Amino acid sequence: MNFIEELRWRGMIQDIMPGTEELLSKEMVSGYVGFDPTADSLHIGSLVPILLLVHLQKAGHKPIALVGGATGMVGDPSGKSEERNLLSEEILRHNEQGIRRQLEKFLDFNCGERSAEMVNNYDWFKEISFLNFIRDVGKHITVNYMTAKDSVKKRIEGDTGISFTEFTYQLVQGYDFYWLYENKKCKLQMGGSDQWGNIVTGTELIRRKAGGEAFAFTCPLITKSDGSKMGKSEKGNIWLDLSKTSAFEFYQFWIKTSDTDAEKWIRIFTFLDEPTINELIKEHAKDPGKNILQKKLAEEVTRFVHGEESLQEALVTTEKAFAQKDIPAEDLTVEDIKALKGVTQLKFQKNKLSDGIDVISFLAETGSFSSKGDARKTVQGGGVSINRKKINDIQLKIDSSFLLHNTYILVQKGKSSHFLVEVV
RNA sequence: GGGCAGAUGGCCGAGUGGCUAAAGGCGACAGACUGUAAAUCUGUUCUCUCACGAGUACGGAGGUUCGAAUCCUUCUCUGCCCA
Repeated sequence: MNFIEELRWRGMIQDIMPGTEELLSKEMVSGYVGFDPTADSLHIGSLVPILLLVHLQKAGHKPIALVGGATGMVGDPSGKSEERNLLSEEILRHNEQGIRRQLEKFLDFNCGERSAEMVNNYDWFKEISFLNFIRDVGKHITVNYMTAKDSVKKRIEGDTGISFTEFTYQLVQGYDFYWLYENKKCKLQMGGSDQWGNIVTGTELIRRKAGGEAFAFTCPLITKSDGSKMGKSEKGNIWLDLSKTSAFEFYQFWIKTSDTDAEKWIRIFTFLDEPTINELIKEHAKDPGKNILQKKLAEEVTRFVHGEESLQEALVTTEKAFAQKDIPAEDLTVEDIKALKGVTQLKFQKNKLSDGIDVISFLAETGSFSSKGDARKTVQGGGVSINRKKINDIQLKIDSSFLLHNTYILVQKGKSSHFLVEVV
């Protein structure tokens, strides 16, 4: 099965330029995806572009990861209703390093001519003068063409407007493609479907300026079936960096996937082949309560991103926190509690417990809740458990008798938000 | 430079002197039901307070008023039009 066919059955192709498939079957192709350096770690949202590159490399082509240092300074108007904040060069460089480290885990940067490569468009843009840019690049694209783009049109018609800076964005990104075409023989760009407009500007530029032919395809933006944005948990973004999102939390994110999403996502986010996935879907349908799909999905993605060891750790924690949730907290061994790696760990001062402290203050001061009011309301609503017992008395005093093994107190907010408070 | 419109809670958006901690929606959190889903229903969603209540808060700063998100002055920012 070729690269495009592979992605097609996985549901990862939205738009594709005619001729792309022929090109890929004819020769080894360098293809690139852009990453936004807005943070020093990638998050789940970047997983799809990463996977595109991985699939590309697997299919015998050469993946190029472009970090948008320059474009990050400009800001992409696509999908944004407002002007973005600009990032400083220092921050961009720092973020680039973080992203590079992560990509190295997924792509092979040392396998001969197919080696993955990473570039930062800041490196070529910093050399270009404004005058040269508008003369050599701007001349080839009409404003009419640029304003016809949906992302631009929306902003022009909207009531926040669009700055010249962001308006220029598609030219800047388009030039990336042109630069890679000229310097790296890159003939393919991939990206999310929101990038289609920017990508096409690139192929257009290559055609007009270099007389060359370049290709592209986009993958659908991943959304949840309820229409909400994907990749957020109650704690915010799900990052690919273990210090930002533990393996346990990462695993939990995938476990909580709904059935409809799971069927789509297991195709996109895992490398399992079609028969295996169809089999899993069939299995799952027999007894959805077993969450076969979600478990497999979570397992595969966690292993891919964080490795076998972290996966096992996440599985153990999950086991302790969920599968054994009926075991009274008092019966948990120290090992059991220590195995709760990855749940949010909090500290609390022991001397505050000597006279007892009311639950509300306790919850707020440990940091499990953002404010006392928040804690109180959740307790009143029946949403808090301490040591696996639901509490409904907001007057309750927490004292040393709550300590498990003289050190720990388990706090649960809702069903799946666990905190381990270490009292020292 | 001139004219006009606008700036409200995480977001969208109503509100044009007291009944406004501010409608409604989205998002988020919790509960019920379940499968650590989805859908649905319910509650919560500025801070402090068990509560009564208090304190902050409608772009910034002043002012008018017993009382201001609402009126005035001024500044900042945004959009539209003219130059």
